[in-house]
Amino acid sequence: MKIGELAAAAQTQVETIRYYEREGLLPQAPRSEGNYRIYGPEHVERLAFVRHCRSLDMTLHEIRVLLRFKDAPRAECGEVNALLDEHIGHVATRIRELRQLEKQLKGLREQCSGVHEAAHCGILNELVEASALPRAGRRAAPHVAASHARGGRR
Amino acid sequence: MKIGELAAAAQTQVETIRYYEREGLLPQAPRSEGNYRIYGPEHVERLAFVRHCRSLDMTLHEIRVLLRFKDAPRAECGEVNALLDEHIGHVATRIRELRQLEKQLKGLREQCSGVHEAAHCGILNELVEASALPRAGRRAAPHVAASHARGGRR
DNA sequence: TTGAAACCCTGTAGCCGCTCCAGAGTCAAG
DNA sequence: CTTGACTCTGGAGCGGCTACAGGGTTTCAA
Repeated sequence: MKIGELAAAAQTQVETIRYYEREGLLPQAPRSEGNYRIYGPEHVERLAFVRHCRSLDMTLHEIRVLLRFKDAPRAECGEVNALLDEHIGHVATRIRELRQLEKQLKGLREQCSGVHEAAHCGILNELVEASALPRAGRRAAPHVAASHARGGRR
Repeated sequence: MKIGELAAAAQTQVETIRYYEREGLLPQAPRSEGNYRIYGPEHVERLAFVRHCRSLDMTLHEIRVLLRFKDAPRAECGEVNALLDEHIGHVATRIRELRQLEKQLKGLREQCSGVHEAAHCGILNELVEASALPRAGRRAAPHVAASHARGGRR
């Protein structure tokens, strides 16, 4: 099967497959006479595995580790458990941070109702005031990302 | 004051300030004889405002809109309210998604306890199986980002 | 048989919000 | 006068793709 069929089979974009190959998540595919990549069912499985892990929000680095164990079935899987525990920790941390953020934003939103001159907008004024303060509770650098989409559209 | 002092005053990195200037969030600073950027207290305020908005996880685009209103105090602030409502929506959406994800990950984690051969690791096996399924409930592209840190360290 | 459409290839640039570096210039203190 | 701390510009890098441009290959129908 050619790259487009693989893409369809695993609900992925063609460019993403080539990117994964470059990144070493998929093996270098053998080529046809016309230099087209040729795939078999084992590639579908592997790609689906990667995409599923991505849908669980794992990084490519984490997925590489999992693939290493998948490829070496006699290794001990302790690292797999640890990886997952850490990942769960990241997600939990991010949820807590976002909940905190949501509270702050809702408080801010209450400062202004209706539409009037920006000079008297409670939201803008509050933002100005709050930024003047020598805030104690700065957030540390999160290992779990923020509120806006990464990358382009799908 | 020079750029390093401004950076200290607003708890920011020097490079970030130059980046904001390039991006139009800070005005082009006047220069000294030796071509150093020269700032006054108004720049500290503006930079602190930007940093505070960033700490509320707003995008630079959103912040640019807010600055536009800050600079035009006679404009109507309806757009400010709308912007904030949308941002709150993004955050709320992301929290829901991450909670869902957390549940899935915890379910996955329960598949394996203790350390044994990767071939019999419940986690790996579950991942393989789940990725074979023609999953119905794929997540749509989130407008609110995932679980890992963006950018570098601070 | 031809020729157009649909696919594939490589390579490069862009997204976000910075961060870090190289290589050069400027300035203050000792 | 030197040393070292600061500043400048320009460019590359992060992650995880996406989206081209500019070519080659294959497939299908007229």
